[in-house]
Amino acid sequence: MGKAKISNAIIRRLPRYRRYLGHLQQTKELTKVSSNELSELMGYTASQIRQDLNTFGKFGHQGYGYEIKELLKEINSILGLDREYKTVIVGCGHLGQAITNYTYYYKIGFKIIGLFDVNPDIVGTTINGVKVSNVSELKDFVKENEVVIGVICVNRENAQSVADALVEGGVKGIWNFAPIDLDIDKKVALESVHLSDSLHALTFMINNMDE
Amino acid sequence: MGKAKISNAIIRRLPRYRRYLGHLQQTKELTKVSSNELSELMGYTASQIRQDLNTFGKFGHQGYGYEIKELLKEINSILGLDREYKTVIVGCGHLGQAITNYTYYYKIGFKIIGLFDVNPDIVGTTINGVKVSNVSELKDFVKENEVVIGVICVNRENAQSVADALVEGGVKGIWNFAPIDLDIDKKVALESVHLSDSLHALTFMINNMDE
DNA sequence: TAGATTGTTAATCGATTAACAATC
DNA sequence: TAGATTGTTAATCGATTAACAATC
Repeated sequence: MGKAKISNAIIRRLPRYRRYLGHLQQTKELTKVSSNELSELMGYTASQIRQDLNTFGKFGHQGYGYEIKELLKEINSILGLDREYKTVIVGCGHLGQAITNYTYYYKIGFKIIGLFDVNPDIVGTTINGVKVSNVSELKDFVKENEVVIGVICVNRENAQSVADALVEGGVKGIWNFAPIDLDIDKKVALESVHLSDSLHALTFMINNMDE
Repeated sequence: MGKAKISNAIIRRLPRYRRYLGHLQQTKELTKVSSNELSELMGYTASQIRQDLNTFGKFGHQGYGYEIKELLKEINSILGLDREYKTVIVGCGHLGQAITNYTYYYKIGFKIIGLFDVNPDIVGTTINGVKVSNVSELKDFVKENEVVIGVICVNRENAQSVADALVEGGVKGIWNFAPIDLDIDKKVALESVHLSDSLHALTFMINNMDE
């Protein structure tokens, strides 16, 4: 018997809680926070914050609030950020390299163990100490090294075949940046960042402010 | 008297409708589509699709369906994609360059007229025919050239001050890639792409499939 | 203890889905 | 006309907010 399904809305708020708690801890050097204080800071109602957190457990202390360090640890655990993820990046253009650098910069648990491209000028070179291999080797590499996350930074036309190779290789999740809705085994987690959709939402908002 | 406020949920679905309609038109060479066909394709209910579209007007033909070309034109208009946006990109690292290339590749209406960075090695060079200027000139450039969109590709620490310069210069919208919730005049549209949040949602999903 | 703040139940609100009349 | 499919109203569902008892 599985737990009740967590709504997507909550999943999207969790990383944001994490971000604010981290900020409070580091910049403000606070050790405790109440749902009311978080509410003011983040723009959610205090009620929603308590509801969200209570979906996963009783992390607060009545009459006191939440111990930031403790709550952060719980959220990290909920998000699965207390483990390491072997990761490969497919497509080493600017976006692929941005992601590579990014995961280094904010490093927690994402270990890039392979880079892949089709461009013969790039294949064989080394980026941040990781060798760039040909995409033809992707599936076997994923299988042999038990890669958990595959990041797709190739163009729309090649995204689905890359996804297929990743899934066949056995990844548990795909982080997709190609502007296409991939069709993959639903046992594999899929998170797509549709930059064009995001940009078009922005233009909509620009043209519809204050109405 | 303004129109009824459009819910965020609908705004997020609009670009996706656009993507699928474009696909039907180009790849499948279809000219018409019904809400039922779109439903099967996109995974929304036919009812929701009709509700969504009717928020903006009566674009369909009873007993027939939707003329794809016509509907696409309407959606482009709703999203504000029937005009051009003078755009600047601040931060010319890999991410900034990826965005620059990206807007060239899928070009419709986003004209990059300025690039900005702080790194003296980059300032003065030219990327895709656009000169890279020092961030110190950002505000005046935005004002003089009536820039509409500012894209923030700098790190967390500098994002707020860049946003301030953009807003003071008079941009109408900000597309933010720094992992921080910017505090800006609410008359300016803000769309943030929080890559870390997206990645953390993925790890959550990886650890909670099928429960 | 009194005051504060959580955890949780109940009420409200908004978004999605179903149903069907309008009409091409 | 009959069949199909939209536009729109009504019903349902789920998420958010309010209220308050539990308790530190």
